[in-house]
Amino acid sequence: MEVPKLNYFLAAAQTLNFRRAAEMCNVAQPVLSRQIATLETELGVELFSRVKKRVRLTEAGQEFVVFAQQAIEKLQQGQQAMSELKSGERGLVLVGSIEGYGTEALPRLFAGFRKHHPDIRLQLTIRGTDELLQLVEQQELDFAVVGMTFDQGKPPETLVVQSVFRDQLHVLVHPEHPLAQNPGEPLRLEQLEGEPLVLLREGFVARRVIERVFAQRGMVVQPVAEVDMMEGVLAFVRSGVGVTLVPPSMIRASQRREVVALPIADLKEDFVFAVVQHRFRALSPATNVVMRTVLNELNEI
Amino acid sequence: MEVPKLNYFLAAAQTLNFRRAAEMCNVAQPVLSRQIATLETELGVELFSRVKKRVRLTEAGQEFVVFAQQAIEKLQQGQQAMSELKSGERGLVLVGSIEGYGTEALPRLFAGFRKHHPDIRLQLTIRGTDELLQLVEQQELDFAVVGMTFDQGKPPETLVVQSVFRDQLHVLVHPEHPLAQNPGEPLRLEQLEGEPLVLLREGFVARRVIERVFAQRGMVVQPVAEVDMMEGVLAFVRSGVGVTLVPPSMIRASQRREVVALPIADLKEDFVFAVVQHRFRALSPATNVVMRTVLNELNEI
DNA sequence: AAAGTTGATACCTTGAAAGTATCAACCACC
DNA sequence: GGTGGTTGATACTTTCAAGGTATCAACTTT
Repeated sequence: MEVPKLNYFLAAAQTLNFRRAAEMCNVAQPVLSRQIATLETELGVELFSRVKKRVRLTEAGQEFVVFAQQAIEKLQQGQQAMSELKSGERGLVLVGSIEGYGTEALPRLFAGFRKHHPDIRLQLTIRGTDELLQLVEQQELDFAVVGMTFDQGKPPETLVVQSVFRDQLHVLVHPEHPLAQNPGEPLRLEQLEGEPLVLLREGFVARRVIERVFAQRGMVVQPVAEVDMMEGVLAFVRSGVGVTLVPPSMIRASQRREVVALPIADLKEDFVFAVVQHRFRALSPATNVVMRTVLNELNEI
Repeated sequence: MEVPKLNYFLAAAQTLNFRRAAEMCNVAQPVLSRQIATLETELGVELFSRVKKRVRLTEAGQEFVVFAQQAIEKLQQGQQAMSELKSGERGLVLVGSIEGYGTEALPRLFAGFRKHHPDIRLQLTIRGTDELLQLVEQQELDFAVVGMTFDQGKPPETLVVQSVFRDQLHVLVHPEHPLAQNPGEPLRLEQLEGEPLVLLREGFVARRVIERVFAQRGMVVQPVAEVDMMEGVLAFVRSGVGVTLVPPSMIRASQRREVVALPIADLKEDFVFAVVQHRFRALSPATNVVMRTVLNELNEI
């Protein structure tokens, strides 16, 4: 029960002429005769009635045509599916991301991306950086967008950092906040002394960056509110509870009008993104397409 | 894209262990490794990720499992179907029959037959003997039950008469007909002299038999009514228009009460059935089953 | 560190599939 | 009623891929 045999049989069933069927299959005629004969032996049934060199399908032959066609069709569909996966026009991509990027920039990016790649599906996992690194290492993710501080130790050998991007930390304040009255004019970090702070909780990379920036200036971080979702932090700022520090790329467009982002004049330290992947994981073509798009977009920040 | 390769792949996909998969397929392990590798080459896609000797299905592999399974399932269904046809438990049988037998005895027979062979289908063609012989010769029928007279020429070389059965012609009369008043007592053919006759039309074998029987006795056949269906002839008899001659096996059970069948004492000549088939046509197992049943039943007449 | 896995590779053997040459039967056409 | 021309089947040879054995390198477990 080999696939070529089935094709020979189908060709013969279609033409009812072994010679033409043979050249249709690009083989010599005796090949067809013999292969069909062995197929008949395997099935224990005559597929053709050859009376006086006149070939006709038997009842068994008529029935078997259907099964053979369906089987071969399934295989062709399989090949087609593989070819789509191979070309990268279709596929499932497992992406991880920290919150800001994953909840704002990435969905926007993907919306445009779908127009050119309608059959690429995305499975997005939004976690903290540490957990993302674990997931990439366990190969549960194809790649992840994580936050990084340069002081943290080298990543494990199995991980490879694809590329690194920086985004300036900005101060976010309520539109009627005194600091918002000179919009566009950079402020110095010391001006935040005494301002009520709303920050992400300990454990987030963004928080670590802020802690470090403050520590370098001998300032103490004592937030009046801590949340474990960017969305929650912004809600506090919108309500006028306090101010926060954040890379603006992580803010939703509509929120840009509800809060004011002020650049910081004396800030050398950046918030750092990185795209990480597993060193030994073979990335699918679809994954490559997505990753390249993500890298391109990050470069434009 | 050979079927064995697909089976190797499925075994490996199931066990995720090439060694166990190999022994499941009764081949050496290197065979599996290589065959799966070539399958991957053919598809242009990695089906398994072999990281640190740990085998896992890739996305492509997961997708292809489905297609491979369905393809193989279709082939197995095909084999199953062929095996049913081969064993004779299923199949379509093309039977021809002359009217009486085909409209009465054969349906009755088939009703009982279906209990033991529920998957054998019957395609019944009811025609006159001459047309049936043609159809069998053209191999449009697997076999046919025909009427025969011994005087007609030998059948063509391509036809073979399976078996021959005789049935006594009886006289059929209305229950209140004078001849019906001595039921069971055989009458002589001469008593029909002057009786109005209702017969099948010229061209039917039954008619030929009757013509000959009458001619041998110097009697003239001058029917008051001629029909080309047995059913019509009987209707005339039921209405008291006249009498007819017929083999009783051809009468429907309910009609046995509406008309009276009288044996004929001095009748040497019989009505003769024959089962004919094509000499070179390979009969399907299902056909054999049906034909054997028909022959058995005819023997019991 | 040692023993036992695992999948991959190298090399050889074998068998089935493909090719060539030819045949016998059939059909159609003078 | 021969006579090409066609059909599918058969005999024989060639070839190539599937299968087997031996072995390896990498990893896991004890």
